[in-house]
Amino acid sequence: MDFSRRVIDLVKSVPRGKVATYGQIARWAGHNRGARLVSYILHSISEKYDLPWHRIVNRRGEISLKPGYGYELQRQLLESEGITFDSGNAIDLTTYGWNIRDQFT
DNA sequence: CATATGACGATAT
DNA sequence: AATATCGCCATAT
Repeated sequence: MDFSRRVIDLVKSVPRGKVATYGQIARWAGHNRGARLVSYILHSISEKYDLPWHRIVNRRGEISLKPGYGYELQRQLLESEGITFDSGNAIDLTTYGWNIRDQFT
């Protein structure tokens, strides 16, 4: 569907060293509350489309995956891009959060 | 076709 | 503030 394609497109457009949230992606893709769809799409197709799925975190800037089920991998990938985690294992979205407008400015 | 599910998020309690 | 519940809607079964 279009939504899926848009999500894929948006995820691919997240610049290295930045992160986006499920909710943001969903909104940008046309669904105000389709965050769950984004998550579903990512875990189901990220491998096929070679998406930078690790740049997608929840609204607090935390990794939603459970330790042992991808958490460590995602964290490692993010850190390898220069993203740092605070004491609460969260990313400072004020610093690393990606604004869609960045692609227009 | 009906029901379940989900890397979430916003509201209600 | 912390927890529980509902909404959202494309896929899976």
